[in-house]
Amino acid sequence: MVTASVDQPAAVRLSIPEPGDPYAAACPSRRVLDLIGDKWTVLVVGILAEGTARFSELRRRIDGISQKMLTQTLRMLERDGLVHRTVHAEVPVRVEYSLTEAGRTLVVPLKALQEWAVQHFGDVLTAQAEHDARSAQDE
Amino acid sequence: MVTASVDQPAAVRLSIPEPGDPYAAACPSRRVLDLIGDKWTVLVVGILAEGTARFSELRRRIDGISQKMLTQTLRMLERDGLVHRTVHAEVPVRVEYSLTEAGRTLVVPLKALQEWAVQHFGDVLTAQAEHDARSAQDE
DNA sequence: CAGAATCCAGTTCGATACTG
DNA sequence: CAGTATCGAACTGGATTCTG
Repeated sequence: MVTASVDQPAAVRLSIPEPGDPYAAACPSRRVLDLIGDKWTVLVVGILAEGTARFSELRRRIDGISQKMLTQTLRMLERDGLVHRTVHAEVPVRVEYSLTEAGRTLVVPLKALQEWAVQHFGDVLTAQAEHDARSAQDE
Repeated sequence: MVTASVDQPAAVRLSIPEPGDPYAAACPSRRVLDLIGDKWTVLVVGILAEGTARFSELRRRIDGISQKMLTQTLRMLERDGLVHRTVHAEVPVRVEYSLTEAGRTLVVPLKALQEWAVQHFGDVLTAQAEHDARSAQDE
């Protein structure tokens, strides 16, 4: 539902069909970009891809994330139906997070992206260095 | 260069090996996340995947992008060696952008992600609606 | 046309303090 | 332990104005 009426010419553009055109500002599919746009999301899903994890474990393993951001990220993922939250009524409380079925489907494309990153960030770094060197020289 | 050693132990967190661990705050591979983290980047690369485009064309086709952001995004992509910029000395000036070899390799994983988005953003939207309904009820 | 520069409102985010 | 709440500092990004 929602979306609709994006009857663009078949002309590919990353081969996206008609359903949700992210090039239209209004389209809700833009939200998906916000989703992966959050770097923490990617990292959290990455860890949960291994299996269930507790809040503190996530916090510990994701270097640099603040508790606020972790909470926020998890809440968002939960809202999006990608992560499941289980509270164990013990003392002290134990909360476990895991990917939902939908969440697991996200792992695949994220994996592809991460593989790209691993294979190419060296080149990117090199390009940056060269570019910066050139820029500095021009001054 | 760099990279190499992608012979990781099958399982492991989205399967990332040792080379660049994005879970370490210092690792430059985090920059790659910033890269895709920028939603404009994804959209720009998406269009350039079709072929060369002028500045104004990009601006026109990406609904909602400001000139500032488009410029900024293109400069970043250029710096990263993913986009090539060609200035045609005419009057008025004509500037064309296209993906570099490296840039084209990025299209593949981005495509995967976009496919996921198209297939699942409906579910995500539904999950959100249900979640929000529940939350509102609890009050 | 393609962009650089400036101003500034709005958002993000970390640090801190407190709770069930 | 796993959060919530709050408050500034920092950054983001749009609108506007000006240039080669």
